[in-house]
Amino acid sequence: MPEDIDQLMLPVTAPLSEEELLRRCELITGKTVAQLAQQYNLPVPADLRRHKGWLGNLLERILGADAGNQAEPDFVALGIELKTIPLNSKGEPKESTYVCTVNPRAVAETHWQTCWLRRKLSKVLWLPLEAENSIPLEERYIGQAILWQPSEHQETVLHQDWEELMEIMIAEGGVTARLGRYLQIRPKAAHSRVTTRQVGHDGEVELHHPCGFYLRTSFTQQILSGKACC
DNA sequence: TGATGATCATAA
DNA sequence: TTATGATCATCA
Repeated sequence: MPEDIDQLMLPVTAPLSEEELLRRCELITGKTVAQLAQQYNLPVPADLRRHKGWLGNLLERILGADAGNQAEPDFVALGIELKTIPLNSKGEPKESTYVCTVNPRAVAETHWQTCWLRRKLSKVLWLPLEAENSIPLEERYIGQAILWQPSEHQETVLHQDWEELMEIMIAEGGVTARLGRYLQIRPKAAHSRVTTRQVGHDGEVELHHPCGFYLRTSFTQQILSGKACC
């Protein structure tokens, strides 16, 4: 995160209720990135190429996410996770959405009911953003936030995807991004040379490329369209 | 064009 | 080093 964002003079206080959080979202809905940045006297990067997390971090600060740590959702008291979602010119999700890291060591002992992925997705505040590359970053608009919880069907599918992916992780030690209906596992690292090592019980050393869970665009689009909400 | 695999920046 | 925030870039 750029130092600039650290120096923000803002309502650093976390929202105390969902209503308060949504009210804060309304305040920024329909504004441009430049307006937000100007409001807090921040420079806007020319592009996100080398500042991929800039906007996400800025919005966290503006909305009062008491993040910074890993073991809790962005809004700890409310149990809500904040995710920005980039939209293309058609208003559809442009990219898949990163959820969390896959921990290969814990795969075998983790259960769906308790896994971090499920907790993170139990309640999410989606914040759509214009992300068409032809639009200068400064001129992109903030969309209407959606507070979402998975429907029964959505959770069922996520659960099934998760079980399937875990099974293959255990059996083969890795998976392809092609698996999963809503959920997929893809590389997630600074670069492809990054490996983590672990030693098996019989002394073999395995190298892994760090991976993360992602939500497919078809799934996030379903959320945005408001279809299976509530 | 969309999806897969790769990559960027920052913090603790 | 590994987590967070994601988007980039290439290939089919």
